[in-house]
Amino acid sequence: MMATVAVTPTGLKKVCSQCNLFELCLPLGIGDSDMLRLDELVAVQRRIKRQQPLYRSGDPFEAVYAVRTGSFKSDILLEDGREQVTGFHMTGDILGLDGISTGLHSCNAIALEDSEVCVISYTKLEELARVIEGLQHQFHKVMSSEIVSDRGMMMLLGSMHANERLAAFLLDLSQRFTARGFSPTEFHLRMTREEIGSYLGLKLETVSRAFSHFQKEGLISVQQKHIRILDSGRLKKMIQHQASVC
Amino acid sequence: MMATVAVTPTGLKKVCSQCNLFELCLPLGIGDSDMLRLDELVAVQRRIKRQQPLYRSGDPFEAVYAVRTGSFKSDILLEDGREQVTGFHMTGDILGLDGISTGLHSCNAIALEDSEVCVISYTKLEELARVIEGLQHQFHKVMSSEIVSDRGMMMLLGSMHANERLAAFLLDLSQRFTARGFSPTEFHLRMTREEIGSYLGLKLETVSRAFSHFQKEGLISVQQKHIRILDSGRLKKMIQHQASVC
DNA sequence: GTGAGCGGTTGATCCATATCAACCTTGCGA
DNA sequence: TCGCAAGGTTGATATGGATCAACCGCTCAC
Repeated sequence: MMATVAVTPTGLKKVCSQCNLFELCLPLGIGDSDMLRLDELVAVQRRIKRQQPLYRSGDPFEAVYAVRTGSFKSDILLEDGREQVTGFHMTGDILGLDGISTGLHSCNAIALEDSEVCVISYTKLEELARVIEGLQHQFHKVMSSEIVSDRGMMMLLGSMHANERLAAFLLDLSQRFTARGFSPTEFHLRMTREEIGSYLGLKLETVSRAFSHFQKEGLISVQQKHIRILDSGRLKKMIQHQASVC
Repeated sequence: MMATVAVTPTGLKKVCSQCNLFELCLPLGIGDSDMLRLDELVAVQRRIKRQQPLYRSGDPFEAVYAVRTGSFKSDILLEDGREQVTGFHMTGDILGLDGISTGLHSCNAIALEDSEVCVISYTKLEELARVIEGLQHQFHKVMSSEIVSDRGMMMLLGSMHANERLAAFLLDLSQRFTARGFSPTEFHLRMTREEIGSYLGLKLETVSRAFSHFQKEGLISVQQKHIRILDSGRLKKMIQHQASVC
């Protein structure tokens, strides 16, 4: 039944129908019969070395990307050399949606570690979305989720204090790791304090102090990039008086 | 040729094919032959009184809305009574895209003045997007633009100072008024200082001081909600050392 | 094994914006 | 017409996080 899809020499080829990211990625909600057509859509995969760009701001937009392994950050470089990190992306996340609006990518996507992505031709995706209702809807959901989470970020940046921002960040990571079958309480950060700071609208020293503070309070234990969440209840309470983001 | 579309007793009925927002809204890039099918999609219009909600956080998502006249803010209410404004919307803007992801709206949309919207059934929109390629693409562009502008907001909130934020806000308004055929240099604000502050991650006093400061510097003239931009060049320069958002 | 460099922590000080407070202006209803 | 409430401005003070600076501890190349 899957014999039509060849495994490439690189061994990279992993089609949607046998991909373990199934329930996080675009194929969600697509029937078996349509799945084979998806496999055709996601024909190419790419490996990106740590610190290398998947795409850069200004690059022509041709495809969106699904993270298969590894992780990425999105950022915007400022003229004066500073950067604003606008997101961190892990397996199953879809990258590049910003490019649809102008036909050019509007940010950089940089690998935080050696990573692999599925390249999804945007032209083919639109074609297929016109035929497979489930794909169309799932694609819309992915874009909409991005809008919702960006709104959440605006709230964080617009109205939360440093400690609250870090608490929200850690809980968000925890939740995303959980969704991917990893431990909710113990994980490795792939990004530096400076990148976290940029993302949260804080300086790296402030991020570091917030980590130390949480550790002193017994909320988490920190060893370099290794984080263990000890009291998620209190972390949640820190941001509870905030958002009733339904 | 348009005789099939009746004008309702309320006189509200304005179909896409004769709507002057044509080049800002969903119909952009859709051929004449398909336009009549769009008219059918946008069958209902709604009037919303000033301060009234178009939808609320938690409401089931059934439609997206195109602003025909008036303006709206999107906000998230916090448990402690504070609000975070996540956007201002004017004619031609599409509201409600946040609801696709969960099937529930995740923010409130409140009219800033008496307004009218076109109600666009989401089910019908998806159906039609599968048939009309141009509609599909334009819809994707609208969502993608939202993502891009939210990213811009994250940069503003994460890395700009109060004066820079207000400059960016005024220039953004100016640009949007221009796109709608109004003066780029003279306009009325529909929102209060507090709403601007919430949107920009500042307190209302800080917004007020920034306005006064700009006026003293001869950058703008302010009289209550009436704004005149006197030196857009210097306003732009204020945020230039920032963003090279392609 | 050792030194250099990057990432991280911590302390001291500074500054932009929040906070608190007084007052002004405008519009509207009694 | 008056008075009141909501929105806006301005001043004085407080404070959270930025900035500047020193130092620590991995990691990696030689």
